[in-house]
Amino acid sequence: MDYLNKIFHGDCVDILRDFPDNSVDLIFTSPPYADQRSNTYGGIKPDEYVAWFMPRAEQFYRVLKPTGTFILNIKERVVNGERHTYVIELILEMRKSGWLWTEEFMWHKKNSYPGKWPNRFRDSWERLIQFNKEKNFHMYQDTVMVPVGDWAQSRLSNLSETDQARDESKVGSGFGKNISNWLGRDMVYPTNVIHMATECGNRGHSAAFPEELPSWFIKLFTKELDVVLDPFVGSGTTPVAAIQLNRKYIGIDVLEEYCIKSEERISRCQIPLFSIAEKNELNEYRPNSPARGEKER
Amino acid sequence: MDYLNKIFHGDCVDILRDFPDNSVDLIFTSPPYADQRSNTYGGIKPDEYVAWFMPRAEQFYRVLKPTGTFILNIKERVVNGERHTYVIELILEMRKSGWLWTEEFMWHKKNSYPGKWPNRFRDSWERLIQFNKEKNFHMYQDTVMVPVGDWAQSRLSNLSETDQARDESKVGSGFGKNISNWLGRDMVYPTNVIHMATECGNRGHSAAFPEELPSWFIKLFTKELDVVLDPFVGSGTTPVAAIQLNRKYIGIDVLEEYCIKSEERISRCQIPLFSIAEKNELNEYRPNSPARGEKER
DNA sequence: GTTCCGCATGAATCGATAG
DNA sequence: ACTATCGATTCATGCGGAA
Repeated sequence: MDYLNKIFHGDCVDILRDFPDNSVDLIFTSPPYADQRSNTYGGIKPDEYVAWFMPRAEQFYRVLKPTGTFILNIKERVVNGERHTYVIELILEMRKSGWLWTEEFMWHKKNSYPGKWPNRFRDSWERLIQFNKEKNFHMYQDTVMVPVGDWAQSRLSNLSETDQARDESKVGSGFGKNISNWLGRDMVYPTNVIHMATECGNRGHSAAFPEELPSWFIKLFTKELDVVLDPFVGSGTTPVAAIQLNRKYIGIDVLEEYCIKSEERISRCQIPLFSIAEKNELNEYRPNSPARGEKER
Repeated sequence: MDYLNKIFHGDCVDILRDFPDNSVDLIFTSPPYADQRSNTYGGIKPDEYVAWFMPRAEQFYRVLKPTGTFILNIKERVVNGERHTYVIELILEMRKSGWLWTEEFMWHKKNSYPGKWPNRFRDSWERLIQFNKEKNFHMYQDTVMVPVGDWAQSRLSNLSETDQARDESKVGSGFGKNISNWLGRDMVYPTNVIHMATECGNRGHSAAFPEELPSWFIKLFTKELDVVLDPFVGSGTTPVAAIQLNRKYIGIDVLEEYCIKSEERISRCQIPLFSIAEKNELNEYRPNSPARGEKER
């Protein structure tokens, strides 16, 4: 398996042909939006977007395990005063080719950039579309539980400012562990709305998402040592999140400059990897079988 | 214009045929979602939903002014483990018949229905799809500005329910007094994400959406004395919101029981209408032009 | 006259059971 | 095999009664 934990330079439709069938547990990616980053990626025209995407989706389908999940982060751009339809056309087209459209998560970008137009407000959300090959995909819901929303309201009516801060951050923070230790409150399952701020410090990539975003889905749909693929890896956020969570990664990008940038970022986070490995050894002493969770069939 | 400020009993596709062209400024509605069971509204099957909706959309198009807006509140149901595609198919079909798909707002329902399933989380958002006939529709952005900061924003949204002057007890002693403090502060434009809780305290009435939801869009897309149409009026939330904001309303529902319920609710809020009229007279003494800023309150 | 707590109530979804 | 019905699951919200 020497294709694991590497960044590949090239078009994912070509690179993936050398990969085996049913070998990836999660595909998480944010492809170049239509015409949005034309200076870097060569700009796919909105009307040609579906035709451009589908051959790649076919490879995604092939390499994904039957129990795996494909999360597509995308948003239609405004063309000529209208929202373009390439995203919803893509959903229909992927269903025709066998994908199941299981769910559509909504990412509420809390700090979207300010701006004013005469006929629309700031765009403050993006789609995270969940596709699957089969209905019985793996889902580890307990890994993303959040504190119950009630505690601030029922407990501290005086600290209104801080309870608002808690409310905003409760779903957004990537590691429920920290919050759970924070007060040891009861935990509840999240919803399909994800509140996260966009990445402020742009890492030299034109469409970076916060690390918490892939982290959330990696925890939800994979277990340790599973394989996470990002076929449009960009600045390497998905591999970094995978490493932090002790998953294996595959990154692909058509721009060599991004491949280099990703590898640099990945090399800088190898140290946390060791500590996670040590924790793994400890985990082997735990009575619970780690592969089981207590949910998904 | 004796068709104004009335509730009509019947199928909107029939009722609207008697209405003149280009006579409505805003259509705000939440149609019966596709339902597999056929008990209440006759249960439109998901596969037949687009075909059922389009003749009605054709009438909507005819009666809407060229500068008007159509806001459609809808959400696809889960069918056989997948999100059904009737909503996105409807968007494509409406564009084919001339509608512009200008924008898609997100309604984040803070109190979504509870439940736990092995393969999905609670559904916590709905679509508010904006359609227009022409690009130069009316939009009064200044009427929905919000104070800077999430804290003030959430507080103010809670307050606006009670500023309809029905229930003074909730906020009367607390933040309500301080609301005037915020009116002089910095205001910013909102985004296309709307955070609101659903109505859950109403016994007997199954108000699908809170009054504040139509209020927000009525303020955004109409001015005083404009005409607001809800062709699936249900319990009458949209007309009530229109009355509170001094707009004219038209309500239609196929179920007589809902028509009666709407008229009862409307008659109960006629008294606040007088007080609004009085406030309007007072407003004329204010230095600000009353037609512009945020006077309805 | 406030504050606080109990409780009913949602545009839900899945899986099993029954016809 | 396919459709219809039912029970179990689960949590933010707002009202009403009590302290």
